[in-house]
Amino acid sequence: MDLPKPNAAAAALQPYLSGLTPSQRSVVDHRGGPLLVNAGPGSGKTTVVTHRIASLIAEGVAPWRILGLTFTNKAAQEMRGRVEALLDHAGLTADGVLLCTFHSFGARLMRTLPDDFGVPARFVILDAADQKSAIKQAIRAANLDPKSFTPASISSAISAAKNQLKNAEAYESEAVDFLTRAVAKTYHEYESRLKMQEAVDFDDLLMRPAVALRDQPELRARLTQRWTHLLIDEYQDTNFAQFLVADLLVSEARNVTVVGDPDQSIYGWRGANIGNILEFETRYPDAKVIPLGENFRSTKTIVSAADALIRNNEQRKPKNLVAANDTGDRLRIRRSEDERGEAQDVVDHLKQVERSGTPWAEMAVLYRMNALSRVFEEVLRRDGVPYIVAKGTSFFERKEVRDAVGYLRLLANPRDEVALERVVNMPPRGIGATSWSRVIGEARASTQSVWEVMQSPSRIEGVSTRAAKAIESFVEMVQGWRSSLGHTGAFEALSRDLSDVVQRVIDESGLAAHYARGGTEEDHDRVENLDELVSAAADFPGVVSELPGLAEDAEPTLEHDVQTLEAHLFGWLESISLVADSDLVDPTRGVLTLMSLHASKGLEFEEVVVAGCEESLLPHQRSIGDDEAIEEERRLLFVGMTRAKKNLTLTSAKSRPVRGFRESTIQSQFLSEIPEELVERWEANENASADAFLQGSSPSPHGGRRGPSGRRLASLFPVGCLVEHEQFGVGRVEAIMPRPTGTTARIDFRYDGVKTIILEYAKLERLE
DNA sequence: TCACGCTCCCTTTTT
DNA sequence: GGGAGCGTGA
Repeated sequence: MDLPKPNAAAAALQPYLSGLTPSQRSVVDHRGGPLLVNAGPGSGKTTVVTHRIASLIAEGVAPWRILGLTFTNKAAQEMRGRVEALLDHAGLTADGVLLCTFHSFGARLMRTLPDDFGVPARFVILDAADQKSAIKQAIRAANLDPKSFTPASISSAISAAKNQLKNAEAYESEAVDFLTRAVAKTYHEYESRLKMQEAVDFDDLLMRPAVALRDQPELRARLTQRWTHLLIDEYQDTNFAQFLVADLLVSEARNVTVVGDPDQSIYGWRGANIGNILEFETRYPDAKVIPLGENFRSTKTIVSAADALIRNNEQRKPKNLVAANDTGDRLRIRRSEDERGEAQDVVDHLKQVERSGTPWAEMAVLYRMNALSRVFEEVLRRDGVPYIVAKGTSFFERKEVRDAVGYLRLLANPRDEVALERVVNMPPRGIGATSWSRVIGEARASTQSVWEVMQSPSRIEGVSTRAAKAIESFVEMVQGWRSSLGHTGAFEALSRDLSDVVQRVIDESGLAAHYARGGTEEDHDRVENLDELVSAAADFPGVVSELPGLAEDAEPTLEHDVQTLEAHLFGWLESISLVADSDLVDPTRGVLTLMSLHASKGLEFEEVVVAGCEESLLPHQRSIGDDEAIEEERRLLFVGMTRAKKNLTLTSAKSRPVRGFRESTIQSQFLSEIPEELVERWEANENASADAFLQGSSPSPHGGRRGPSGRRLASLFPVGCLVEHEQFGVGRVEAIMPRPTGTTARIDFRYDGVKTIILEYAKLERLE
């Protein structure tokens, strides 16, 4: 079948392997049996994984037999790109290699074999907000006091149960006290709601595959034959369900490679089990273990500082971090007057760095809590610095976008009650709370779904003729949209059709008109966001949501770029619900990145600032007093510090508002764990403003220098016009998209191809 | 039925 | 500081 046969392709790969260190090389060359790669930060983890995959393929392993699992789409994409590039040099193709996130792997398995996994064929994935509202409904249905049972606490209890593969019945059988019994009751209600709505949550995407693989030998046999080589990234952050999926998938071929770093385990709070990586050798006694400790990313100073910090953790296997690079500059530890001063000092510093030649895309500001982005955003906007807040879902969390997506979900699956309830009277169309509760009541009393009940509204008791009419025309409208979903096409055409559908939904539902009527700045933004949603649909490249070749042990057909518009819509909705924060980091946009420390894992930047290094922020309040939690906080800072290639700044503010009141802060205990000879400290002087101290000038005036507005810019560069960019040369404007971060233009450059550029920042000139 | 305004409550990190 | 839920007036 897949007999390794040294051949010309393998030989062609040799030059690319010779650049590796002996340890890296041994990861690539290992054959047969489990392999654990203990990879410190910057040790070339992605390089060894991608070279290993390429090398397997060059040796004759069929690409479609290789499965690589990651935690973010970005990581998966990056790996795919690098594997393709490597194989290209050897005249081979990577087509068929499956590189995706754990969650999307689960979703695709279930999409392909819904019966085996016990889910409806057209299930939708609940996002965090939907899940919260489903939990709320369940709490109400379970007759619990919503004051003593918060959705957050119940939902994390259910999530923990699912991580342990306990369904509602199993959970209930173990529930002994008042609290766990209340959770059990809610769990039951929650599950029946999911079932009724043909929905699954994030945890189901991991739990169901694990359970099915465990309990169905026949299914397990099929899948273990399909994938003979498994590679897992960030293994330190896998939970029990993920461990089991991986463990069962490799139960036959046993070709599993896991890569991770226990010092970068930062998801314990959501069920990640650091024991998976620490006890890998116990689970697989024949495992080969290869440490990769040499750091090729950061300066010696940064590595020494991070090493000194992490040595304070007691629950840890000691290891030596060694830097291959130069010593570099000392870490800058800055203590500003308040949170505004901190943001201003950081921005002033970064502007200086930019002037001396580092592009914005190579800089990042990291923080423990997303709330910290606010003050940075204000200062950045005022100073005209291009930036992006890497919070994957933030665009899709806006009310108007959620409404529009609600309509789309409804048309993908009219049994999606969360979506239905959200949009049924948005914009207001005369189906108010009273009528709606009658509809719900009718559905609950019968065995019908809410959507079915809505088919004949006049039959519902207590619904006025007027409301019945409104319901009728609502149903008709949704049916009308649904009738256009049947046709098939190639991905490119489908994306065009999809954006037409989105446009139609926004127009015909009355959403666009509703906001256009408003006339305030906010309403205007909402209309722009709806426009952007249409562009996003058009930009969706399309995915094959079903995995080929699961049914039989044969080479799967891989040509699958034709499907129905409905499948395309499902694919898009799925991709929306599975975006990760770090997926938004895109160096080609040329902007500064703001993000949480958690989201920064796996990324790297020349210049990094970790802001808010204060007690009760980092470490966070909720971890103080809990030694294990403090160690996870320390690992979090370790992750942040090791993102930096050249320069690292750790900042804090002497005072910061907490719950509306300004409080004095204490510098993070972690800062005192960094050796003094590696740092250079500066503290704000009460008498001199930080700006004056750093710049020798007065602070820039508030609200000063603003360029032309986004709308004006858009009219200056109409679609189709020829423009010249100082770096990319001549190009033609393909699309103008208003975005929260600036007016974005897609431009097809004569020599550099299609680029996305923000008009506010790009020096663009119109030709002709 | 709907919009607006008031009050009260919470407050980490994410796929 | 902000969001959700509730009450009131149109």
